Amino acid sequence: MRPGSIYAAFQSKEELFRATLDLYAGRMEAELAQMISDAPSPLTALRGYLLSLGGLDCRDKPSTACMLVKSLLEIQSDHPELRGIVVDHLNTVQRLLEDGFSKARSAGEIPADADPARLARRMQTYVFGLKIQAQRKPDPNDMQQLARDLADEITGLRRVN
Amino acid sequence: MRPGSIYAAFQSKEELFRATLDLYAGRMEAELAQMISDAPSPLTALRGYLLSLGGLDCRDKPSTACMLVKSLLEIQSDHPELRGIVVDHLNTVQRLLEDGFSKARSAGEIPADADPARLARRMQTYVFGLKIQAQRKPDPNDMQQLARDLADEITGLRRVN
DNA sequence: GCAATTTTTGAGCGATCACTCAAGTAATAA
DNA sequence: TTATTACTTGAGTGATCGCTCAAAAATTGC
Repeated sequence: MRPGSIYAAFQSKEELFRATLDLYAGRMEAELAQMISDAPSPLTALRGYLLSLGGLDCRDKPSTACMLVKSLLEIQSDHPELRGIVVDHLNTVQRLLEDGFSKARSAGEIPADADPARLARRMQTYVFGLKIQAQRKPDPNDMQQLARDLADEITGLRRVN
Repeated sequence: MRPGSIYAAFQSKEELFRATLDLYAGRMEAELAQMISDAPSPLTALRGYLLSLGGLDCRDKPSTACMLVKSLLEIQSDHPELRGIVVDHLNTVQRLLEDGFSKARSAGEIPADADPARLARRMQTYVFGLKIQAQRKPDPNDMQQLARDLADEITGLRRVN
């Protein structure tokens, strides 16, 4: 495909980027939402999401670090509309995680006084960290152990009955 | 300063980048090393490092996200020598954290069967996550709470006497 | 089949890129 | 001061950038 075709479909390179961003992020959000809604145990679903990130890189396809993270770091502050789109998507993901924790609390999996928003921020921080670590192409075993360690932090919230 | 002067001092843009990377990362490493060696309690020093990241962004200077993280994400795999430099620096930081945990273990602050390398990987993942979160320009209070939550995970390793 | 429409193409536009260099300016040494 | 050395400059290089467009090719409707 040559430039002409692309510019026939998208007004500009930036518009193409926007479309790609929405497509990519939308898929991710849908996948995460389903993962949480499908699971009988929300807490286990959240744990599973972290564990799945542990198997990310392992020498696979080049540079599929979360496009949102890459975009956030790359976009300079002098481009507020693009930045806004990225931040919106990050907020959406955070809200999905928050929903997961809320469900876990409703189900009595975590203490009644737990703060879902706060836990979601922490969990998303783990996700960011894991995605960066994956870019480093570390030993797959170390990566999985790391993901398990972080997942255990989440599971460790489980209320002892 | 115009291009000519810069190219008189550095062979290429890439060489300038290398020099900047080494300078930046070297400072960071020195600072972290001192933080750990100076502290009476290694575990408290590590905790302090995380807490300091919680006060990072807060609307300050533009885009000082860890240059190492940005570089890692930006450098394509078809540039292995530059990638190698970045990864080396990340490994150095990891080793410094590992030293901190080793000292903490020697001092009896954490259990004797704790794995410093493993803890260092986890801690560095927290650091990565926090730096990404800072780029998002979140509410300063949320950011500090998050850093405290993560720091508490580290402090939580403290052996109960 | 043919005509109307849509899509792809390759040449090429101006702007910016990394970079160079002869000439100019400043700093230092004598 | 003057001579030597060091640094800075601005014009300009070719290559690549984002992007356009008329013409060719492929697809569609009839």
